Amino acid sequence: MRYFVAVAEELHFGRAAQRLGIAQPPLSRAITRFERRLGVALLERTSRRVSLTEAGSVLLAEGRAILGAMAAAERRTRRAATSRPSLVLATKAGACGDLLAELLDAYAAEPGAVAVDLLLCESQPQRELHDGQADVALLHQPFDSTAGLDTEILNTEGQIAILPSAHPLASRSRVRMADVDALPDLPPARWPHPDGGYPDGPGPEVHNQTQLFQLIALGRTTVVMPESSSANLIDGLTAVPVLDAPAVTTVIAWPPHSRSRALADLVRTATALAESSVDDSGPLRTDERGDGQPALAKVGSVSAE
Amino acid sequence: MRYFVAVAEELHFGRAAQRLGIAQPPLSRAITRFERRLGVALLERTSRRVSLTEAGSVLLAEGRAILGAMAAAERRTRRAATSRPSLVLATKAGACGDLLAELLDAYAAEPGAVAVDLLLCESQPQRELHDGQADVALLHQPFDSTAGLDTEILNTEGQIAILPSAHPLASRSRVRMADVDALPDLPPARWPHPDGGYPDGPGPEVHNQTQLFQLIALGRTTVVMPESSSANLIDGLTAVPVLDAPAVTTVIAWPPHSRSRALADLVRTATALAESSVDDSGPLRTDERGDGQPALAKVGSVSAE
DNA sequence: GCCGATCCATACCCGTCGGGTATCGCTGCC
DNA sequence: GGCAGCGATACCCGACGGGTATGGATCGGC
Repeated sequence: MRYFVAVAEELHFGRAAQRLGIAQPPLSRAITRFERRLGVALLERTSRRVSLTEAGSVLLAEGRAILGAMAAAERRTRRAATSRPSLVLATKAGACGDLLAELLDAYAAEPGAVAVDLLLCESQPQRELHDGQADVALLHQPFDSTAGLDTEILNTEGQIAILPSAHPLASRSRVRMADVDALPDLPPARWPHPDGGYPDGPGPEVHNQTQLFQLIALGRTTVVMPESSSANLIDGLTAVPVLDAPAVTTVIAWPPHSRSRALADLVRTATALAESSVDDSGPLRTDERGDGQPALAKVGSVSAE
Repeated sequence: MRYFVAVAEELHFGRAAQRLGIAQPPLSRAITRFERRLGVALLERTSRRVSLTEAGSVLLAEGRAILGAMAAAERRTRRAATSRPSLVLATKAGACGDLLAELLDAYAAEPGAVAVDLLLCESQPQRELHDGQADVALLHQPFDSTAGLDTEILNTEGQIAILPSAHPLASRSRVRMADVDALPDLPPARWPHPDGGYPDGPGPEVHNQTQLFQLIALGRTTVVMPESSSANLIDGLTAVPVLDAPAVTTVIAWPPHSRSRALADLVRTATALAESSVDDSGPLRTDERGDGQPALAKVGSVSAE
């Protein structure tokens, strides 16, 4: 399977073999045997060109997921065996500072809490979740994909534009997406794709928040981001609410097969925290939750596997 | 990996070997090699008893998922290769009749629509999704687990109690959960667990809707279920709205790695249909759904173990 | 239009792994 | 203490995974 994914990605037996650290002929045979065992043609090969069949491209998508799951399983198993009990929480560096601090404090106060290690990624924290480097993550929809993960919503917030303080728009009390998009002097920054490449465009290439803020302060770009990320603005930057930007939802996410008690506690703590802050700000009453919870729990356990 | 999961589930090398169709000694060696390659002890074995280590139970959960994913990958690949392009849609038999009919009609009218085969399961349609028998499913939260699936919400409905027409409660215009729970003469029916066992309790054992309705008509049990499932009530049954039962959300769900054009079209059709019928039927706005639904999903999935 | 480069497939050889049977060693239980 | 049950070990065999050498087809360049 590893072999097939390598060939399907490279579309070249020689390069795939090199990537796998084996010679080309064994790879060729392995793929042939694999196809014969499945009874399905996965690759169309001429002596000059390799391409995927319909079935092959289906299997490529599935195979990538399987390989990721296997790597994840191995990492998690090894961690469960060697280290002290702990949870690894992944999130984007610089995002949701307050929420994270509150969550860690509240969870540490729980009975039976285990150590929580932080994994502050530059981007794509969900990737760490999929490949087993992390047990749980804070993600921001719609930016991060929650495909294949279990999630609980923690909160929803608006977005703000970060502008150089000297910029005309910075004095406005609020702006619209159209205002920000229509700034030829401040083209949007370009973040790397998961594969490491950058999209085309006039803006500067950035890969972390420090770079970004410095470039904004220098009048080279601007960005629209969740409110909470502006907690620690450096001098020379001004945040202006963007009225019609899509709302950003912070969710706590974990892989669907987790059965760990510690993870369940952390998730429960996080959702309780989120609900209590809703209580502060709105009319949700406790007894409504009290009515709803048992009924739901009952129904839930009927569907429990 | 298959071997390890078998042993971990049986906690007995002999039975596991039998289940796998091999002899016991090769299995023993395979597990030993597997542990050595991982560098992790997965099983504690005395000559009389086998038990899982912490790492072993982590790997069991992950391994089950991986094996399921592999079986699914194989099925989907084979289907992509041999049959005409088609989609398999799984749902519970008897549920969401109207919605399903509308969806099939609307999708069939799309340009580029492929054949949609139906898989009407007795329960657990999400299982067919995980193991590759189906490409897409209609699920009902919080009954069905959407763990590891991508979903879009289609609609939300209340629940009704199905009662024998002769029962005193059947003449009420509405009831509460407490009314239904407090009926010693109509104990709730017991559905089989995924493993085939039944929970304890006084109610009759059932495994499909026909049985259930007949037992209700005979005055042996009752059930609380989504409104739309009552479209085709047999004689002798009466449906009464249950005011405080948790709302049931119908979602369309698919495995997160699908990249098929046909599936994307079907999902788009379904969500478009859902939004247009929401517009028709009242003031429920999209952002309210976004706020309200997750609370239900949350409690349901936390209680699912 | 032919030659050479490229690239996948085949042929052949070797070591390890997965399968089997026979048997040993340990542990409860009667 | 004997016996039954169960996992581990010993030993053997065929198949698979790895390597090198080479063939056959196709595309590009002169």
